[in-house]
Amino acid sequence: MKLPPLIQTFVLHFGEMGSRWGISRTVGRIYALLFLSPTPLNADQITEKLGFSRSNVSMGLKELQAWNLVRLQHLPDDRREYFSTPDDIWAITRTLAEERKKREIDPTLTMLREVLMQEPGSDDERHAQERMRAMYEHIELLTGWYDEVQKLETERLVQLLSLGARVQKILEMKDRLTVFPGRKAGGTGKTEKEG
Amino acid sequence: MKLPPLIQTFVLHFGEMGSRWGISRTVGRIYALLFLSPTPLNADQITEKLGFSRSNVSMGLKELQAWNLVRLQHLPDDRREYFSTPDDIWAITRTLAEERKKREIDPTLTMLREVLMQEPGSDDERHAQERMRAMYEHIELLTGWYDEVQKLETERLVQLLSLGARVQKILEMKDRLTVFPGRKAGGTGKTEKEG
DNA sequence: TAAATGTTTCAGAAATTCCTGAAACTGCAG
DNA sequence: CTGCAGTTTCAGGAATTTCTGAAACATTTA
Repeated sequence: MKLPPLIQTFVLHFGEMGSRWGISRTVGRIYALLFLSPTPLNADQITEKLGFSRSNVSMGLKELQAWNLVRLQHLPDDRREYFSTPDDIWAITRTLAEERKKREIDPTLTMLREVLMQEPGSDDERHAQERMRAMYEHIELLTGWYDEVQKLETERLVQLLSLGARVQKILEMKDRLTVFPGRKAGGTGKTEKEG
Repeated sequence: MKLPPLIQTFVLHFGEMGSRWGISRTVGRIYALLFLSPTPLNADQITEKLGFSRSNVSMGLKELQAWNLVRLQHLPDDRREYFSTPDDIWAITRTLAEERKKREIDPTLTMLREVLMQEPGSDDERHAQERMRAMYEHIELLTGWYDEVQKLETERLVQLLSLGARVQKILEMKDRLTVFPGRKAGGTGKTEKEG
């Protein structure tokens, strides 16, 4: 593996972090290489640059495709497949979030739904179910919000993120002013200040 | 391992998912068991219920402590250590987010800072650095927002999440009304409508 | 001090995951 | 059809991670 030092550092780091991100070392390195590459690369070029076996690269690319993290394209007069990552880093983040949710959260929601249907057979089970229900509702709240945010245009999303702590001010404002006609102010009913 | 079926399903699931969440099967199961347990448990009780070796349980508990995911307490007239998970599921989420950020993101930010300091030695490296800078700034924006949100009281956070899609309306409103005195409306300068 | 009780460490076994090379497969051109 | 360029599969070896049992360590009680 001979790469310019700057690029090598990045590629190796992605390889090492891979395991913490739910991908293998190979896949991490391939992704990193593609992310930095100014042009799309084919499997042989990746093999050459990273020094993995050809089949390993093939499998890695397959996995990256399953994650929707790489784009496959063909160049004119060349039968080989070329891979690249999207330029738009927001698109990448959205994909990543979506796929991680699919792998790390959805299965748990499914399991919880099933378990919550069953009849508890003891006090311990009854208590366990209460805990599970709390977890289920909590995750639903989080993912529901996530779904909404995922729908926002990137520009709005940047705006939201740039807002940072000022979010709180806006929330307070909403509390007091009851901004939206057609929707009850309702909320928790607590109108007294607390902070 | 003999547990009531409901509880067993949950515990096994957490064990299986563990690998996707960056913990081991043992650690996942221990956590799940503690999460559902109505009372704190000591290491021997966990060993007994899960059928792991005593030392494995000990290591698992150590790791959960490193993650700040369990609370250690002593019962009167009992020298053994008892473990439990916090009742407040929001506190759990905050801890989890904090620890995952520490493990999955911070090291990458550090690496990027270092690599961005270096002088590119070729056009490829120059291009790579541009990509890395984009990534760095993107992550900074996300984590900056995260830091702010992490500071919010739980009640505000719930409010924010319950807002869902209506976030967009608030953002639009802010755009038009220039709500905050003492802060320039500024922003992108784009005042024309686009959507 | 010794005994009792509880916790941690750690070398190696067991299990899992990752990676390779060889072979099989695919589609195309002559 | 045959030959070729490219891709995929897969059995098994390599590397890594997880788990165990035994021993070491720590703290309290007598």
